Amino acid sequence: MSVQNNVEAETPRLAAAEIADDIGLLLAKVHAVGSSLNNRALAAFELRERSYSVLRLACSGLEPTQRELADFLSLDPSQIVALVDELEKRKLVTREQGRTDRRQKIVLATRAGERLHAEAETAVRASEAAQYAPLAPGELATLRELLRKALWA
Amino acid sequence: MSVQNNVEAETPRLAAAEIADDIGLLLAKVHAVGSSLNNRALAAFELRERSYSVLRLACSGLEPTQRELADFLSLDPSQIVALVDELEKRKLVTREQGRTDRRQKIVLATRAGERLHAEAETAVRASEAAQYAPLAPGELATLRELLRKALWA
DNA sequence: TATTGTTATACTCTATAACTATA
DNA sequence: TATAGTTATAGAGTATAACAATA
Repeated sequence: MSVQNNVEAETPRLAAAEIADDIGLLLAKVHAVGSSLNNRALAAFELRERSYSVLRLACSGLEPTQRELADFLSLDPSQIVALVDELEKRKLVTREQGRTDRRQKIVLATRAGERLHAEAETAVRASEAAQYAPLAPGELATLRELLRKALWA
Repeated sequence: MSVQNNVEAETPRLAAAEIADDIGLLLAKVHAVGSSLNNRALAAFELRERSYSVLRLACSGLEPTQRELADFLSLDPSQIVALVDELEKRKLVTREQGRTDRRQKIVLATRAGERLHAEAETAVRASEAAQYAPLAPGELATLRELLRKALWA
């Protein structure tokens, strides 16, 4: 049994604790609930949050190198290798040699990858809409803005 | 090598992608960076984020049962067993039988647990202050409020 | 019958180190 | 010397299932 699948509806008794103000804990909880919902939504496409993110960037037109993927996704380069390996094996992405630096490998989506991404994106958006239903559209935009600022201010 | 220890200072090229608006990704990144910083700050006390959270609630005066800890921390009850086992072995908490229900076990901090918690809390607060330095105090309060609302609205 | 805590297991994610090929 | 990608491995976190004691 797992607790993550249960989007806590009522305020639990422990929310009274000082710890409930703890930004790290709040973040951990929101992230835990969100990850679980996203992974459930993505299971139908045999993707997980991380492989979905890589596929998403491979579809972006920005032609990311593996190093850029690692930096942007806060993952270790060695983890990117495994994720790209899997997507490549499934013919969803290809590795292309860097234009100027032959050490680099650019990760590009195939047509099949783009198709799968489009479907998965729809599912993820629905899942997120459900999770953030308590927030008004403006509040959700503010949340996004604050998170972005904390990362790249 | 890990990327999580690096609090990204400059906006990376990929932040231009549509994915940078993705609330799930932003949350994952902020949480990843924060977890890493917190775990580093807690290493001196031989605690990690999760054992710290359990200790924190054991110190709260709310006399949480293991079930309540599991629900509140979004962890599986079996994970709480392992965390409490470890803290109990280190004499930082004790298990006490529930007052009305003999199945329940209440997790309480010992004096040593309270002392360690106080020290660890100071370290965690400093670590969080560094991570959220880009946000004004009012913005940090708004962030907390929005996260709380998403969870318990 | 249902719930609390427990044990067990498989899988995913995180953290490091070392190697290779290029720069 | 330093960097991009790769391989390998150990430890922490996640997801499930099943069981005993109690409700």
